Amino acid sequence: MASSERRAKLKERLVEAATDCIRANGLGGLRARDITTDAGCSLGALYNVFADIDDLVVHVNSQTLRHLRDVVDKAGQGTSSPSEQLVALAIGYLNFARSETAVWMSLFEHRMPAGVLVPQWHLDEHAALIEQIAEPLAALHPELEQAHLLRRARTLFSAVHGVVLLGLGDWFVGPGASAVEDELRLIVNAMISGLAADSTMPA
Amino acid sequence: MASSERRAKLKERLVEAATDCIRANGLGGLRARDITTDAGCSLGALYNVFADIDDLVVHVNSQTLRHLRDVVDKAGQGTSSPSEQLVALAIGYLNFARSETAVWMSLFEHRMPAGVLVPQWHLDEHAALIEQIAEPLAALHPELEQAHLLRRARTLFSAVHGVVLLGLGDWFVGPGASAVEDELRLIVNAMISGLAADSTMPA
DNA sequence: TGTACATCAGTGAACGCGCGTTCACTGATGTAC
DNA sequence: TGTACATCAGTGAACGCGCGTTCACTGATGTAC
Repeated sequence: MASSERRAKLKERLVEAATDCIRANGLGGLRARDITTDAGCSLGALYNVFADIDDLVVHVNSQTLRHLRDVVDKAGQGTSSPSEQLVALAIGYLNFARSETAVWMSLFEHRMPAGVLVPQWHLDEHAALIEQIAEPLAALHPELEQAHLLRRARTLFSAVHGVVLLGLGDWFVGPGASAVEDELRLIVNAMISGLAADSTMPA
Repeated sequence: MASSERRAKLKERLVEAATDCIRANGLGGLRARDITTDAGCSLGALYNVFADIDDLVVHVNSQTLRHLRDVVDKAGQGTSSPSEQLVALAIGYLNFARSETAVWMSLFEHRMPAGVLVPQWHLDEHAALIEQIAEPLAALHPELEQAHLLRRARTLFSAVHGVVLLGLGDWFVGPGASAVEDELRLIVNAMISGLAADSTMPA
């Protein structure tokens, strides 16, 4: 096996192992030793392939984001209208968050060490998720110009994210997760009708 | 000065110092030594008053939550309709998050060590925030029964929280914080009209 | 008021552990002849 | 094909540091007589 090929395989194994560790103990419980044990390589090998743990986590999050886009995309297929599709995307997002909670939270919990920037290619992956939402939104509201459209897509995503985040967490007593789907339907539908409004619309 | 009084003063100073430390370095950068230096007492004194750092953080978060409720409450005063009031509460929430970002994030970032529960009195303080939102919501939709009302208030809060959270963070490229107010007005107004709907309303 | 004693808040050096990262070394693989 | 050598991925013990928590001690304050 060529050396670069071995290296690529190891990289993949490390990302997979790190994902498993986050799944098991959360991002805060991620340890270099656990990862390399899981991946079946030595501790030092990690540093032949990644600059440090944060570099590895960015790669994990990148894969998670690809996975998330897939799941959300699939959830939106087979719907018969853009508004149904938007609801389906939100439910798909919820399901992903439910089934991969720790890995999903890592997307939002991880911070680069002070002074180090998140690489641009990873930021672009965030943007790609928003564009997935912007598409059906554009079908519903063709009158929106691109900048407005993206802002609205971000807002819609943010609101859905908030409901999923606090719906799964332990912040609230009471009904909890059981009714989250209904709440999502509600806000997505409410926002679809409200989204075309001028942003300075009065109360 | 009576001993219990001194103790209470020290407790207060420690909470204040811990708040300042979180303000400066975030919850993740909180160190026992920094806190006690800031509070002007010895390292050991912290453990005479609090069980451990997590106990102290719960008290910091509790104070933050009281402060937050005050700010949000004030923001809602002087409005002339419940829907205006709800928008004002959301903007108040945004302003609090903006001016006290690190301390505000600590409310959501902090996790108890495995197996230790958040004390009930602190969970009740979460609930009090939701009730603040439920009040104008009830005025708008008196037909909602209590359980539904609280659920809707939670959903509204969650959505607003999501927009504020991702609007302030570095997740999105693009316009960022500048337009967050407008986005908040939009979703609050959209949700007010949608909230009375039956939760199983189809797309 | 003065003295002896008890209490206990407050101290901070030291403990202990966890963990990211390094680096001198090993041994498998590839190359030259 | 066989031999000597070079390369470099891979190793894991050791380093170094940070930091929460403890605990034997100190000294200020309060109490009894």
